[in-house]
Amino acid sequence: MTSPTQSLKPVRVRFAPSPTGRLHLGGARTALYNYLLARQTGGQFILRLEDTDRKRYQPETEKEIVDGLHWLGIDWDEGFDRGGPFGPYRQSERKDIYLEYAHQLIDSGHAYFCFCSPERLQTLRQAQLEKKQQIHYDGTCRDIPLEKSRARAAAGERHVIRFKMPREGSIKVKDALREEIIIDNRTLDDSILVKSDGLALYHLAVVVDDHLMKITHVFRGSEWLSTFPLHGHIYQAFGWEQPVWVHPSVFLKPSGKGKMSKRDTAQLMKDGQSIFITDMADLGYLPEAVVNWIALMGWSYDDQMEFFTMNDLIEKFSIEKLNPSPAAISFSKLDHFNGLHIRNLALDDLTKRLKPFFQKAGYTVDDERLQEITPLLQIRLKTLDEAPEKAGFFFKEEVKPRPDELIGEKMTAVESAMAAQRVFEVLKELLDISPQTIEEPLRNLADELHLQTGQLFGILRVAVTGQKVSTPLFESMAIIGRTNVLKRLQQAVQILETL
RNA sequence: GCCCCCAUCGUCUAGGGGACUAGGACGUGGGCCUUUCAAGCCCAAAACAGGGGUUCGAAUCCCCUUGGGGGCACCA
Repeated sequence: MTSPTQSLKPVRVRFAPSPTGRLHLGGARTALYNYLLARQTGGQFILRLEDTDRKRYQPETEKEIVDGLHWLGIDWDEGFDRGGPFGPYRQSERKDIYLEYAHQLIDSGHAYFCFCSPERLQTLRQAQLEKKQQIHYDGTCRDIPLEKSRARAAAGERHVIRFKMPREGSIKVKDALREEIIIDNRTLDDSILVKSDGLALYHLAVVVDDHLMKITHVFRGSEWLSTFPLHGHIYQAFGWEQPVWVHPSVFLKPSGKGKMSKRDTAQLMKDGQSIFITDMADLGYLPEAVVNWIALMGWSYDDQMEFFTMNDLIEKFSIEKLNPSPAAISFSKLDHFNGLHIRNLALDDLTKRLKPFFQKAGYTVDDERLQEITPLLQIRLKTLDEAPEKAGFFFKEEVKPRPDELIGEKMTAVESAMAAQRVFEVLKELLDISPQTIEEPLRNLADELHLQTGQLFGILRVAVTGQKVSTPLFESMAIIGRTNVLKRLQQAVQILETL
């Protein structure tokens, strides 16, 4: 048996997206893992907005994040949209807090004012690149006496605040999924902590916020692994205790070659897929399936169980079973999970979720009829949006079968017309059309006509549903109703006779 | 170029020295069931990247190579 997470003490975790792009699979998974751990341990889940980059800020993505998470079934206890005891939860509103801590770092000799211009830095980088050196700040302002630099800053000289990275030694950081990472300090840079606009950069903001908000576990993508040692240094400089760090690996594109680029994403959407959470509903995916799917990309329970509801996940999730290697996205697996969860839905629930798809396809939906159709559809759907093409004929006044499809297997048009006519006569005698009442007479008819059941039922299927592939024939006929079935049969005979 | 991470079937993974002729799932092929399509059930093909160690014994531990991924901004 796999035991649930080690720390059964209530955790405080956060999902901290930046409002610069849409909520995608990777972000959703990070949010999910946070949420699962919080709910499992009875802790708190916080939604914080990392919006310190005012240039790339896209206001509309804030709503997308909230909507996407809600759609997945994830909720939170404190957040930028609802406040809480550790607010504000929007980093752009915490400017002064970061500044205060940045100055604390300057006072303790762990940071310094830097007056170098972006242009000079750019030139420097270029030169280092050409000489194939490490790209680092050259330390020009590092040793300006503090009184002097403080005076310059106070006088209004444009400046940033940099971390004063030790020039020797090394640092050890520990991620829950990996071995200890030991980094030589010389490979680390004097990173900027506060920009010249006075707003903190991620590195400072994240450390200060996580500490102030009493975060116990930090889940973030593995793209943060390279700046992880810097964060370790900042914690050390403050003398703060570090949270448990968890860096799940990035998602790779379906081919497994690199992570999704803008171009890949656009291509995917042309192919009717998406990595964006708020697109998934329209594509006919169930939030339950998406959750199940992303949970299993980088995490597993044991060597058998793969079907998980949110409650299952809350109960069984554990950090120890997280896998550090990158995973390629597989949409065929998503389809599979979606089918599984569709079949797991109660009928009236599925009916409710199906309705908008029929409406979007232009059908006027009769609720009662839809309720009858749902059971026939349930085992046949991979995605909800397939429903109209599979069962739209139920809502049509008339169907338009293709003449060539109306002809039975290995039969002529004349033979088919005759067979259809005979079916019509048989059914006309029946007052009630239900699977129980029509199956036997029709099988007998097939015998009498020396036809395979498949031949006869094939003609009938196309005549009645207008398509070669459909929901089960007898059940479908019962739903369509006697009058309409007879009418469509007559139409089929007419079509066949003109051939 | 420099730094870091990772490495089991095509894909997601189980595995943490002997229970491995390496298990499951998706996908693929075949079969059963069958009024079509599904669903369900059964079967099959399919992997420990390579090379060195350590050990009585290595998919599991160590090293190297290779491959893949991430990062090197007054972005996050």
